[in-house]
Amino acid sequence: MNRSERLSGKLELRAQILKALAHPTRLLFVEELGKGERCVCELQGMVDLDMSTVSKHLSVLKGVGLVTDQKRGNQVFYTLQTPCILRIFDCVEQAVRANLQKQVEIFR
Amino acid sequence: MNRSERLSGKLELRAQILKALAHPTRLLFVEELGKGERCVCELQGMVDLDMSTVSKHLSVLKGVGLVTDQKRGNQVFYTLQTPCILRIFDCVEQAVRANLQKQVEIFR
DNA sequence: TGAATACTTGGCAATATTGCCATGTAGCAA
DNA sequence: TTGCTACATGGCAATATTGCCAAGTATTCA
Repeated sequence: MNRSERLSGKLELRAQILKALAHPTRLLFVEELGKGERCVCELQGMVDLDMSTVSKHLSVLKGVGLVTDQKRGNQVFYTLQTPCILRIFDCVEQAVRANLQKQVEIFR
Repeated sequence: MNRSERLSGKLELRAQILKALAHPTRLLFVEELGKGERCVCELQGMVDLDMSTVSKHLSVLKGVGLVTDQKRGNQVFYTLQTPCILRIFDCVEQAVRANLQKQVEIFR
């Protein structure tokens, strides 16, 4: 049983989900989608990025099943599929604060 | 206010934490450290990686404050600083299952 | 001392990620 | 039809990540 075999499965899948979340722009989109479905143009309006880049970020989230898309007219609306993801941020915030506290201690 | 300014701060910090977690090996280590402190050699015994690679993965976790290290004798013990991180996995698992369900539907 | 163990760090190559531009597709409106 | 809007995709360059090897430090033990 080699490394890739041992790491395949549960941990690989978890890492994929976390990697999909691990970008500021995608975190912003997930947070916004937590308030309700949004079209790509609405999400693009929140950032200073090319439409193609926004589209690719959304395809990353869609690729791991965190969001789904639905075309209505000539717009595409994205919906958050696992809203519990938003609760992750509570602990992440705690980690962030612990991190900042550590920095303070280092430079004291 | 450009993109980097708007994205700096909260979202950048959150993304850093999630990025530190977004690797199968580091997820394995975090899960193991959830059971208690472990020395580097114990963690290395769980994977098929060079000691230097294991050390670098741990330094990534340490860099964002998720773990701390303590030297005792000639061993270094790592401790999980934010055990609530383990609860993240509940929702990630839910996302994984939703993801797999989606795959099943696609290939049906 | 000297050697062995436990770990870290620097450097490098292979690979993955990110963002832009150019281009393509689908729906709507004239 | 033609043109316009809203997105998606391919390709590419810049950058980041990953893992190995080699070399370094610190501690223990003989």
